Amino acid sequence: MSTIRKKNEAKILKAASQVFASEGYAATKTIDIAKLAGVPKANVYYYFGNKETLYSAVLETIIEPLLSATHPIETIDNPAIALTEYIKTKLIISRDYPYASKVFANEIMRGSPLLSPEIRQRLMNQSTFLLDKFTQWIDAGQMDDVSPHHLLFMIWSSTQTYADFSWQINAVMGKSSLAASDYDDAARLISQLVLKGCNVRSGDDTAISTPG
Amino acid sequence: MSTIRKKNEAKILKAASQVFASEGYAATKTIDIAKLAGVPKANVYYYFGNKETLYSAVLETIIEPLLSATHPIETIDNPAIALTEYIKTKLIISRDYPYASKVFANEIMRGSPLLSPEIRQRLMNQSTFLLDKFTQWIDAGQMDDVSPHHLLFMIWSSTQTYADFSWQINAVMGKSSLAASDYDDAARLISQLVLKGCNVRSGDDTAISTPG
DNA sequence: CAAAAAACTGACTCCCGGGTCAAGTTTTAA
DNA sequence: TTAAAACTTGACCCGGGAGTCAGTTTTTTG
Repeated sequence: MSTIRKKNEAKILKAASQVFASEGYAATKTIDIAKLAGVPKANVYYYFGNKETLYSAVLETIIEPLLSATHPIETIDNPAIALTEYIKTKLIISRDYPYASKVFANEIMRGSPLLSPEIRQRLMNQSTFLLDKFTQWIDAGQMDDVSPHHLLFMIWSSTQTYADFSWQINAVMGKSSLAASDYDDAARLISQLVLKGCNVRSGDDTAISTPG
Repeated sequence: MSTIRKKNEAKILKAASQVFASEGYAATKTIDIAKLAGVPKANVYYYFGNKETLYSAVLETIIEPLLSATHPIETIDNPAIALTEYIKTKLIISRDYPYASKVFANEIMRGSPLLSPEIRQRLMNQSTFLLDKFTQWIDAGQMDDVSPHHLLFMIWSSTQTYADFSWQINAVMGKSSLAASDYDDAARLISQLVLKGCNVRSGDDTAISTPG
């Protein structure tokens, strides 16, 4: 692939992620992507063929970070640390890929009509893996007997929300954008809720019973 | 307002909420709303004037439930009960108004370009009220010193997700739709995380310190 | 019962946006 | 050096969907 192509594809892809994120797939006009990228509309078609292919390309960019987010859960034995790191990682994705994150969320909301079956399958495998892990921890007495499914949904939603609802979050926070420390605060709060809420034991601690 | 008008508006509004929820505003064709409602397209325009007005009407339907969701927080002194009831109420909205909830979420994600300033303001006031209440509880030593903002985002996102990401949730749960008991499970999990996670004292309990 | 008001509807217009194309220019390879 | 391959671009086409309208039927009202 020529460097010219590489450079232009990157430029268009970046613009596309922003426009798709702010307008949604259907409301996005390819001319607007072209303008933002600083190229004529015909170039967008020269490089990506059509709107749907370009959209899929934007979706692809978030898949790899998303799939590797489970790394802490796969490699760290201590459930408290594993969960904390997983939550951190998910928040970093929301922070560092705000546009693609939002595009991806929108795609999932619509029932992922344009997501390839392979990626769909890999994401399903990932969620199965997470549920299994949670179940193991529960069975091993390393955390309370909570619903693994709902715990997973809580972690996903409360981390994803910082990308999806950034407008609302900025408004409520009274800022035009969040600082790194805000993401730290979020990570701390969510981890605390999960760890204390499920009474997750750090490593080889004995069980801690909460009064009440 | 004639009963004919009332009946037809309701029919069209219901169909509209479903189509807007599944397709998004831009991708929605008024002809599809008309077909689903069982009326000719011209009737949709006869009753609602244009697509945007119809969309706003759908949005309006969720505002009243949304604004009254804070009722438990306003009327119940005990923070543990108030929070539990608030979470329950938010989940019931996701369950009972799945389409309008989704439409509303989408609107917020886009920066609420079509939401009236009055409603915007009322929602902002509501979030200020919630933040103040959380702060009061913290200051009164009724819960740990957590970030009220992030706690609020966690409650909003983890309850809203059951409407917004119903496709994904159904897929991960391995069901075609959730049962009432699933919403109960969700409510239990989320409440537990919030109450234990923030060490919320029920009523006149003395403070409970968590070991570690 | 008359006539006015409300409701209904098929057929139409018009514009916008996705996608194409042909005629260029620039870059690469031999 | 040259010709083929890659890239660029303005102008165009075409379908689809928002919105209109005029003529009709149904309902209401006095």
